[in-house]
Amino acid sequence: MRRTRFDDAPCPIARTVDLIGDWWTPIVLREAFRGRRRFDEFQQALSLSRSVLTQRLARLVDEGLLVRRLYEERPPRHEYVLTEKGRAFYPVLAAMWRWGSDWLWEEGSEPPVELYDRESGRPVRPRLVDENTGKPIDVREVRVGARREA
Amino acid sequence: MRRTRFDDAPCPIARTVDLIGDWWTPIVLREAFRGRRRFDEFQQALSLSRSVLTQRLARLVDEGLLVRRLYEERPPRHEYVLTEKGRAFYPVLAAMWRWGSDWLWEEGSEPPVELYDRESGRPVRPRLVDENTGKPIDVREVRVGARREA
DNA sequence: CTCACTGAGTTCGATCGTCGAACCCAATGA
DNA sequence: TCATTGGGTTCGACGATCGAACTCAGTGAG
Repeated sequence: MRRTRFDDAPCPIARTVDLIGDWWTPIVLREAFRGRRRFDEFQQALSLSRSVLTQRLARLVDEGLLVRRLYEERPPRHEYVLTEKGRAFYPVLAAMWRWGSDWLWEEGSEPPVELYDRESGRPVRPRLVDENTGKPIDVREVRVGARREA
Repeated sequence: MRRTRFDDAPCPIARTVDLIGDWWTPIVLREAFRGRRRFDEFQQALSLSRSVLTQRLARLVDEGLLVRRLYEERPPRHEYVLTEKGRAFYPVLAAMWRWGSDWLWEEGSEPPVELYDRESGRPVRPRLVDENTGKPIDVREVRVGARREA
């Protein structure tokens, strides 16, 4: 049986999951944010099979998160660079980073990978707030719905 | 070949992806945040196969995002309820929601599912900021590293 | 007492996705 | 001429996902 698709679901979460809901795609994106661009850079950094990497990059290019760009004529060499849409995805990874580092580490085994402000060098702790009010988003204070009811 | 596991990777993103990096787990969590608790509630809402739902719920219970609780003695009935760890996952879904609604919708076809503040009824737009400074997180201003270098 | 029904799963076989290894090809450099 | 490198594609084995069918305990109707 084929995988159930969510790409036309009415829910933005479902559509997003359809796109990145596998084990490699988010990691490939993470590497893109780290500045990797070339096929072999990705492949060596992640040690995933070439066929899977090819598929993931193609999907990301297809969906407009990456562009495949010729950066050398002879011999022809390509690189995969984040688009605006791709860069906009960063908060999702940052939210995962935050949750993972808060909840998936045993005491005493600090996560070796952290985020720092490039300028100040100080650690950055991503947190989700409401853009309008600036207040942190608490599950119990948010309602999901098709439209405002009252 | 077995799927490559990331659950002991040094990167919080990788570990998080190992846990929720499939198509159903994030959607099951979304439904949990919507207040679903019983097996059949999930199954009917998502129309996924029972076997997959069983596996997903078991994994989420295993990892401590949900608890399986007896809420009725005779006949014995169970429900799956979010734990603190599970509730803490909300920002990841909210970030996906935001990105999906910003980037995966054509003009003119508004996402029918939105987020509202329970009290004010006003729409909520999740945004990621640095907890320390309150500044929005921009990719180019954040560096990933094992430890601070200077 | 029997039958149908419900909640909560497990089992089954088919199909799809993932994996590493091997192969391919063009351009370059020794 | 031959090996190497970048950037893939092809292949076959195996693991994951699917819907459908089955299970089992309790319950309520007749």
